[in-house]
Amino acid sequence: MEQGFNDLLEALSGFAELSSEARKAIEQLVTYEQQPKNTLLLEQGKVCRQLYFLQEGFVRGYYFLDGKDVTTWFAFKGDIFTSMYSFLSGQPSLESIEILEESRILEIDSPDLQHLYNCFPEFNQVGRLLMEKYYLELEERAISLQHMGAGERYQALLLKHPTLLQKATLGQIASFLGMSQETLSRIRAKY
Amino acid sequence: MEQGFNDLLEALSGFAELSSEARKAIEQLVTYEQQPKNTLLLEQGKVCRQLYFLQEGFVRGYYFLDGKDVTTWFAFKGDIFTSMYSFLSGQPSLESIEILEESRILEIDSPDLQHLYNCFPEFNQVGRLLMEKYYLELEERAISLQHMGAGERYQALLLKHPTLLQKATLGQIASFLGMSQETLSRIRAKY
DNA sequence: GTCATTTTTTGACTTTTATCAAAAACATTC
DNA sequence: GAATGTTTTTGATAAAAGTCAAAAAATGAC
Repeated sequence: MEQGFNDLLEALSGFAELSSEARKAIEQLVTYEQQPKNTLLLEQGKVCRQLYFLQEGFVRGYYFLDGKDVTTWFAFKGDIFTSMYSFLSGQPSLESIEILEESRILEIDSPDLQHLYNCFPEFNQVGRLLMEKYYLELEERAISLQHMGAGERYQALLLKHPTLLQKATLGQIASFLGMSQETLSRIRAKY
Repeated sequence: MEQGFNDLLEALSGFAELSSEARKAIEQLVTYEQQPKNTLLLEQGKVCRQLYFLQEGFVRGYYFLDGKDVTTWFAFKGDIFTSMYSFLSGQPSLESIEILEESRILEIDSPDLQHLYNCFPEFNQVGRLLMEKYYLELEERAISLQHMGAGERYQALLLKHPTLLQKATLGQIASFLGMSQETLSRIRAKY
C-alpha cells in the first residue's frame, strides 16, 4: 500500500471510523498525482470535478478581478481542498488552483465520491464534518474581514499560519487579507 | 400533525429523501416555540445547544465588539439557523441570537440531532448538504468583504435580499456589511 | 560574480471610510 | 398632539487604506 494513501486515511479518521470495506473502496477510487511548482491544477472557467488531498506541498486558489490577482485560500500539507463552489455546484469555476511548491496530491472525482456516499451512507458523516470544519474556518475569516483593521488581520494570520510568510509572496498574502501589497509591506515594517 | 412541522419537512426534502421512519423520529424530537420581538433566543457566553428552523419571522445573530453591536447574520422565513460555532464546537457562543419580528420556531437539540445521525446514517446527507449550502453563502460574503467597496457590497445585498431594508435597522445592516452606519446612510442617499 | 527579472519597500498623493457631533425625521407613549 | 426616545441624515474632520511611480532588495540564470 502506498504511503500517501495512509496519510489520507489518517486525515479522514479524524472525522469518522471507516469500515475496512469503505477504506478499500476509497483506495480503489483515489488517484495519485505529483506536480511541479507553477502548475495550474484547475483553470478558471472549467468545472472542478476533483476533490484533492495535499499529501505534501503548497497550493493556492485565486482569481482575477479587474486585472488583479486575488488569492482566496492557501492549502497546506494534510489539507483537503478543491474549488468549493464549482465542485459542489457543478458550475464553471471562478477561481484557478495553482501549485506553489512541488506537491504530491491524492484526488477523487465527483462521481466517485457520490458513489462512496451512496454505497457507504455513513461516509456522509465524513463529508458533513469536513464541511463543518471548513465552514468554521471561513466564518473566522469573514468576521476578521468584517471588522478588523489591516494590521490586526495580518497579525491574526501570522498567529494562525506562521510559516505562510516564507512560502507565499507578499502580493498573494496581501490580496488574501483583502489589502494592497503596499499596505501589507508597511504594516510588516512596523513589527 | 402540526403545520409548522410540514414546513420543516419540506425544507429538508430539498436535501434528501427521508424515510417515513426518519420523518417520525424527527417529529418526535422537534419542539415548537413562539417568541415575540426583542426576545434573546441565545445569550453571548452560553453554549448553543439548539438547531432552529424559522417557520415564520425574522431573526439575527450579533455580538459586541469594543462596545459596538455587530450583526453577523440574518435568518429569514424558512431558514435553518443556530450559532454555528457554538453549536458545532460545544464552546460558549460569541454571539447572541435576537428575535427581530415575532417568530414561530421549530428546534431540535444537539444530542437529539446526534441521535438522528446515528439511527439514520443517511440523515448525515441532510447535514452535509446543509453545511455545503451555508458554506457557499458564507464564501460569497467573504469574497464581497475581501474586495468590494462599501457601495458594491450594499448593492449586492439589496439584490440578494430586497426586503432586508424594510426589516432591519440601518445600524444592523451597516455592521453586517462591515461599514459604519453613516457610510451606509450616505451610500443609500445616492440611489 | 554579473546581469536581468521579479519582488518588496518607500514616498507623495488621492480616495475611501470612520468618527464625532448635531440636526432632522420617525415612532411611541401618555 | 406634545413630549420622549430612537433612528437616520448631514456636516466637518481625521484616519485608514489605495494608487501610482520609482528605488531598493532579493532571486535566478548564465
